[in-house]
Amino acid sequence: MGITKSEIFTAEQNQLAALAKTFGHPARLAILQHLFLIKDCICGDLVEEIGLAQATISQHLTALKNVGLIKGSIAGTRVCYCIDIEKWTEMKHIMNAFLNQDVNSNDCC
Amino acid sequence: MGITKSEIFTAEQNQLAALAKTFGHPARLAILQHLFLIKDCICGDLVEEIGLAQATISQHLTALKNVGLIKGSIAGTRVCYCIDIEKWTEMKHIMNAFLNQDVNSNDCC
DNA sequence: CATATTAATCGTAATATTGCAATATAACAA
DNA sequence: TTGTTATATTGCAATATTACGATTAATATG
Repeated sequence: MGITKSEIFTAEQNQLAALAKTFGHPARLAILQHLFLIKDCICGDLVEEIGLAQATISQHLTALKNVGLIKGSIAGTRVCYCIDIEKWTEMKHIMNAFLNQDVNSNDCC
Repeated sequence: MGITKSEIFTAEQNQLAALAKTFGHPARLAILQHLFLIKDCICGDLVEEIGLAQATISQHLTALKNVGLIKGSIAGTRVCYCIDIEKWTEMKHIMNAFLNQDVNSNDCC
């Protein structure tokens, strides 16, 4: 069907899945990495930086905005995006809680 | 198109995206969490544990196997799955390198 | 004003994902 | 062998995602 049965999972599982899904595309990783690299906001130079069409980049930016990891502000004809550090930190806590659940687990197969 | 232009991204970006994508479905998170919780391998009880059809669970297990996070061994009529701790640790390093790239970044928008 | 620039949105095509019923396969039990 | 159980695979339908050209809306600049 292509539709996830979210209702049978916990809110935490759905939230983590949504975050992970956002990281599940190399273009979005590239956007985030570029934002961290320049330590500033991007105002437009993303399309040439990453080799995708403007409409596609815009879509990926929307996906990142939807989970709250980036925020934007209008600067004339351009729109500037930057990481929302607060949300990024919050996301890290969620991810780490999941990644560090492996204490004392068995490798039994 | 639905097809990701992997060739324009680095191997690292594609690898991380593939891992994150695997975490991008609550059923797969639930499977992993269950595996950690029981600290053993699962031999069949997953279908009732998670509320999805057997064929669907099997598909999700295959996805987890494909990125190497779980491994299975045949035990009679059943197949036992457990976390591949070595691969899990490897994955954690990759994820952490990405998550911790935020040192000294600016919140400028 | 007219025209350029920038980014979002729309429409569309191609492909991927999710989910399940049905079927296949494999191992055991009687 | 026959039947039972457990898991994988196949085939299919519904929906999601990715990508891009075209268009639109907003702001600059001449």
